[in-house]
Amino acid sequence: MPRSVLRKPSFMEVYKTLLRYYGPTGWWPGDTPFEIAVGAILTQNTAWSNVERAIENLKRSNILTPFGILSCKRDVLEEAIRPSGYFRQKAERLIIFCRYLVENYAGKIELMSKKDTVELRKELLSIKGIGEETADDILLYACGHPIFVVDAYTRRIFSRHGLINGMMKYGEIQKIFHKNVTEDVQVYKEYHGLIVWTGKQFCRKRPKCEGCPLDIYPKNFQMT
DNA sequence: GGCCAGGACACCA
DNA sequence: TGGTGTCATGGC
Repeated sequence: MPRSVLRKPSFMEVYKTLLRYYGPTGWWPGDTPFEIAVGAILTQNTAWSNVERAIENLKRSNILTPFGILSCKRDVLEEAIRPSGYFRQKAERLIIFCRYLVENYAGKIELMSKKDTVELRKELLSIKGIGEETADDILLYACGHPIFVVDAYTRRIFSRHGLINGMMKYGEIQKIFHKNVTEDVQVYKEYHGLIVWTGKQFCRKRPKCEGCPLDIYPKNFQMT
């Protein structure tokens, strides 16, 4: 473990420190781009462990495809995703997303991915139930577009170290990352994965930061 | 038994 | 434009 430094680190230094500590996370898990998109919707305000159960249920019921979700009965879908919480809302959101995918891209995320990044993001945000974070999860991890995902952990971790203001809007924070992190899909994926792992381990709402690999950097306690 | 988790949206001032 | 209530399950 390197000795602590007294100045603020750069965004790439933080990335390298986390990568050294955890190694590659390989985030986001999923056998197909569609599974990743479904996970992005199901994980809204929900622990990933609960999402895993829901995805397993969808696989077991053989409905983890756009057509599977659209053709199964509503209560079958709701029952399958129940473990991920907000199951009525999320069933609705999955159906709306699948309908969009089928009507516009023959149910193929690969076709959707070909669209221009800015255009596609605007399109995703127009879908009910898909906000900025979910849209960016889909863009980066399912479609392979260079978009940095900002989540609650990103706010907590980077405001704690004074690199951003936690009160900033989503787009403002994202712009800072785009300006300061190498524009590379693999780097964006890995960086966000590392943030999630750090957040889960050290940065819950009641922070137990002891042992966090970022402890070597100064903290802005007012922002935590 | 209470708190919290990788959000998004409707409604209101 | 910003603040607040709502949606729900599972782990600790």
